[in-house]
Formats: sequence, structure tokens, C-alpha cells
Amino acid sequence: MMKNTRQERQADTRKAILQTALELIAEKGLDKLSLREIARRVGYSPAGLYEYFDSKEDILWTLALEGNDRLRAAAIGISSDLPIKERLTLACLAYVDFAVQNPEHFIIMNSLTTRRASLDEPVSSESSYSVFLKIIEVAIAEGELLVQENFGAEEITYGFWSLIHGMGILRLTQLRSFEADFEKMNRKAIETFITGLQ
Amino acid sequence: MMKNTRQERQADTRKAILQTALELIAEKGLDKLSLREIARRVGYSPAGLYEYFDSKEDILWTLALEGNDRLRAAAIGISSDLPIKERLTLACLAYVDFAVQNPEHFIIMNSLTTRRASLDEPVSSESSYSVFLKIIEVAIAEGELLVQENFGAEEITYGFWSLIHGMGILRLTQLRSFEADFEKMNRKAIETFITGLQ
DNA sequence: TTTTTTCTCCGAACAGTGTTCGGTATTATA
DNA sequence: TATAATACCGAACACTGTTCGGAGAAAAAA
Repeated sequence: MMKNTRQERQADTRKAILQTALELIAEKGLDKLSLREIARRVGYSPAGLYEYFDSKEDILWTLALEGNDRLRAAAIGISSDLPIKERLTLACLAYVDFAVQNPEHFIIMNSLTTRRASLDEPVSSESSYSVFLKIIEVAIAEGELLVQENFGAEEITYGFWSLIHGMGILRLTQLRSFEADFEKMNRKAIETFITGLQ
Repeated sequence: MMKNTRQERQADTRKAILQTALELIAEKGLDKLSLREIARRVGYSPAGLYEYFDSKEDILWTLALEGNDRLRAAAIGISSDLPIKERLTLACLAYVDFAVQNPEHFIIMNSLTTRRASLDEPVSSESSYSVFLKIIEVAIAEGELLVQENFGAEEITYGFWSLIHGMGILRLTQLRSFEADFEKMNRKAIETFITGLQ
């Protein structure tokens, strides 16, 4: 028994560490996350963790990239059969929904890019950005979205991005304990922006 | 000489501490802000600071409230003689401009609300929110903005807020070193949203 | 199987953090 | 001038992330 190979066990421990980190963030917040408590909870000594991650930041970067993948997948996952405007709306809603469903990931992504060492690793929505850009280019090509002077595809994408990113952030910070039908409000706001581009 | 009264000196020291904190945040980032380094730079011992602030968080809260006042003032300061739509646009631009001109304040405001102890002190835009709400109610009354079902004054305000808040955050994080004519893009995006409401 | 080599993991230590406490000057009040 | 309040500091406490040297276990080589 216990015929797990080295790599398998190594991968399992990594997952356990990441999972524990997420739980602790959910419980006490990102700023109170402590390597030593991760170690305690996962049954290792503090030094032991360094066999699996180079640093505390390394753990967070790993989670940030993981979140990035999920976010991107959520945006891509919208059926391409739908009318382009509905597709755009759903992609936007998926972005906000990701923030709500994965608050820890979303917060990590935002805290890391705040002070990153100028690497151009694709964190947060820097890569889901391109997904939105493509959808919007299609919408423009189909004549459903109107480009103006100084407000082409990229600028429009920036507008949508600001809108949905703001929705996600506000939801996790200022409006955390605020009760409302966000789903409906968000949809309306997104549709309003689309309407403004016609 | 040095006939400053006690209160005056106390107030001066408080200001010096706050100012130093801001400088350190600008230099190394909020997460690397250290009480001991503030003390070092201001010529006090670490313990000495506790005569002026209850804790490190107390310093940050003070700065957050200060930023809140400035933000609110900036939003209110828009001339009320202008056409209501232009007034709304300028107020939105002022919000984003505040984030760019006072990045340390803006970041503190957002990091504190992220994990606040459920006090309902008005931090960040929770109070500038009401400024926007009033402008938008006027715009609706004048027939320049159209209310829809499930999308009244408050929901519209939430939409604007998400948009400009996202602009501010993105500008200070993901798009920090990104060169573009943000002023123009932001104006266009805001006008687009307004257009969508007519 | 025995002997290396590699991998895991830990204890101890280092430098750093926020904060508290006791005591000593300094300043203002009486 | 005597008394009370204030300002400030040194030392300590409990915490943090990280490094290093050395055990013990597992895998690979002999």
C-alpha cells in the first residue's frame, strides 16, 4: 500500500498547501495569512513548506495564476451560438460571477498585480482581456457595436473591463454585506453600456 | 522662542507621521509600510508613536478618512451651473482623477474596507456615493436620464460607481505602466454609459 | 542485499514586525 | 516652587518570513 510515487505525493502536498491557504484567507483575510499557520494546519514545520514553494509569495502567485485560468475559462465558456450582444453580456456577467464565486482568488490576483516586480506574467484579467477584445471585435464587425473616433475596439474593451472589474471589486469590498439583486443590476448596467454603443 | 502650545505641537507631529506614512507607501507600497520605519524617519522611537496614534491601523484609518473627504470634496466641487449631463461626466472624471492624483489614499481606502470590523464609518466612496446619487436624481428629474424597470436612480448610480471605481483601480494596478490617453478614454466611456440611458 | 545518492522534513536561529509596560525626563498647572 | 500631566524611550513579548545544517527515510545504483 501507499504505492504513491514521489511526484504524486509531491503534487498532493502542494494542493493541500494551496487549499489550506485559500481556507485561511477565507477565514481571516489575505493580510492575516501566515505561512506558519498554513504549516501548522497542514502538519508541517514552517521550514518544511519550502520544499514545495520558494516563498509565501510563490504560493500566492500560484493561486493567482490558477484564478487567472479559471477566469479565462469562464469567459471563453460562453456559447458562441448566441447572438453576439448576448454573448458579450454573458461573458461580462461571468467575469463578475467569478469574483463572487472565487473571492480569495480574485483578491489575490488584485493584490499581486498591485506590486509586481515588472514581470509580464499574465495575471488577473490581463489575459481574459483578450477574450473580451475578440468578442467585441466580432460585435463591431457584425455592426452591433458602433466605433467612434478615439473609441475603437480596444477602448471599448477597456470600458467594459472597467465596468465589470469595478462591479467585482465593489462587491467584495464596499458592498460586501449589502443585499441586492446584483445579477439583475449588473445585467442592466452592461446592457446600458451596450446600448450606448449603438 | 518655540512658544508653540502643546496642542499645536501635537497636531504637527500627527501631521508629520501621516505625511511620512504616505511617503513610505509611495516608495515601497502599502504592504511594506512599517511603523518602525515611520518612527525612524520622523525621529521617534517606535513606542513614541503610540502617544499620537493607537495603532498602525489607526494611522491608516485617519488617512482613509482624509482621502474620503478629499474625494467627496472633488465630486461636490463641480460647478452646478453646467448642464446636468456635463456635470455628471465631470464628477465621474473627478473621481478617477482623485485615484490618480492620490494613489496612496485611494489604495488605503480600498484595503481598509476590504476587512473592516463592521463599523459603519463612511470610508471610501460610501459617502461620495450620495453625491453622485443626487446628481443623477436631478438628471432624471430633468428628463436627461431615463429610468427603467428595476433600474432606478440607485441602480444607475451603482452602475456609474462600478464604472469609475473600476477605472481607478485598474489604473493603479493592472494598467499602472500602461501609456494611453486615459482622460479621453474615460470621458468617452462615461458618455457612452449616459447615452445608453436615454 | 548493500551502498550510495537523493529527497523530506525539522529545530534552531536571524532579522524583521506591531504592541505593551515601566520608568524618566520635560512641560504645564497650581 | 511643588505637583500633576504629558512626552518619550529602552526593553521585552509574541509574532512574522526565511535560511541553514543536519538528521532520517526513500529511491537508485552497485
